[in-house]
Amino acid sequence: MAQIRGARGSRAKASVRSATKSKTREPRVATASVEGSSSTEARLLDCALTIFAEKGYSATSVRQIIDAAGVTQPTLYYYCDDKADLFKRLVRQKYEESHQQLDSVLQQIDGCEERLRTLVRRSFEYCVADPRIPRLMFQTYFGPPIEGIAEFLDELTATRFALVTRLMRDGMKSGELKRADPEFLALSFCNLMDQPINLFARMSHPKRYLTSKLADAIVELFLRGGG
Amino acid sequence: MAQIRGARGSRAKASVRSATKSKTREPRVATASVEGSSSTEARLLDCALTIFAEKGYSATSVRQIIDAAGVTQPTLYYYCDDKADLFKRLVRQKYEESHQQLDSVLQQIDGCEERLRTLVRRSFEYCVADPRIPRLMFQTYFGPPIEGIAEFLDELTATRFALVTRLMRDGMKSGELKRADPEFLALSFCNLMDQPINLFARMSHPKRYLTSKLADAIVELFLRGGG
DNA sequence: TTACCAACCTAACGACCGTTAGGTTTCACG
DNA sequence: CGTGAAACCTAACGGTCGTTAGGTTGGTAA
Repeated sequence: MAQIRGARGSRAKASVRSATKSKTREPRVATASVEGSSSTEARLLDCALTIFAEKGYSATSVRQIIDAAGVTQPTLYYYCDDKADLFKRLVRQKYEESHQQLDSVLQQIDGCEERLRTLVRRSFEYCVADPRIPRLMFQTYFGPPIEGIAEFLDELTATRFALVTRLMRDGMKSGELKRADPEFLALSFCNLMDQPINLFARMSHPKRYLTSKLADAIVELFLRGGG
Repeated sequence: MAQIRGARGSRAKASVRSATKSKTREPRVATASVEGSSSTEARLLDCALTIFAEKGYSATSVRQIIDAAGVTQPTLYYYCDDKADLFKRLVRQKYEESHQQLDSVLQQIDGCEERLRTLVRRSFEYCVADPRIPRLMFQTYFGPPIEGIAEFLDELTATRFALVTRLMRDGMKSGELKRADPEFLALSFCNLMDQPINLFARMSHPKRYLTSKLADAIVELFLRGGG
């Protein structure tokens, strides 16, 4: 099992497999969309995302994925080590994409309230843009533990929790927030933000639910309370 | 399929099966604990709860349950229609137990803030008393949808959401809460209350996490905000 | 004594699962 | 042209799953 490495660690079928690195296979042409015309690997990842999000990781069989992608099972195993690796690749990519952007945007903003507002609004936008991602992530994170997956998700979500905790600490330092346990505040805020997303993702994603109005209402409730 | 009925709807193996009612099998003696000495049915239910809570509904096989209970597979199918029926029986019983008590206690209390405080405190107490129950319920509710189970849980949790919504409406009527969408407030409050429970249930349930101090902090944050 | 039924059992059934051994095709490169 | 590797394929492997057909037992009622 080696170390926790940032690298993908797939491929290299017939070779030694003891090497932890193993270079990443990149598509020969830079394809944009994920239609039937795109690369096999991209199609596999996208179909996997769709079906994983719909039925959950465990209830999705690799056969369903390869059927949707129009390939056979060994093809899937050519591109990833196993089902878990497929999932991790998928989620890590999507997560880091949004997380890094969110992080850099927040650093350019002053004031706790405005930061929180931006955090919620941006998160909502990401989720509306592709509801499969939050649906898969929340379902898997809050669902029954899956060996090799649960720890991976814990690690991912910890980085976001750390970000929010930092926001809370800063808010307390600047006097915008009352003195309190920053982790309690961060957890509470994440709950207020995440569960509407979760609700949205597991319904038939009505277009007008995750609005910026709702985002602001959440921040308002968090800061000023409902009483 | 038939209608949505309150009754259990198990048993009646070789008989017609079209009858929706079917009387409930009660143990011949009233056994208290769930040791090896109690009735087979109670032992099955308790073992099912333990393993379902630990690994989730789908990842739990009936073989694991009957092994833990010390019986064979046909015995399990003698007491319930199938795996889903076993789960529903389990959850319905535990849920209604706590929900009814909670409901009646809340009706004897005046004042929104005191009611909310009691709601959270009591919920915490239930969860500390047997963490398997919230763990199983949240895991299954927030996890990937399971045919025949998801709708069942939606129905159950809707009753509690209605209760909380009523509290919010009353609070707004009495002026203790600002005018706002009562469902938004109810959802937000449930999030603030449930996720710490969820966190507690999926960790190794540290004795001193779901304290009445945390309960009060949640109500305080909900009413007065963190800003 | 006999008949019956609740309460269990042994032993399988068929379906599906993740994974892989061992090909074949295509094509860039020498 | 020949070689080799990338990108796929057919066809299975062994295992686990939920469920059940068809017993056996032991006590109770007629």
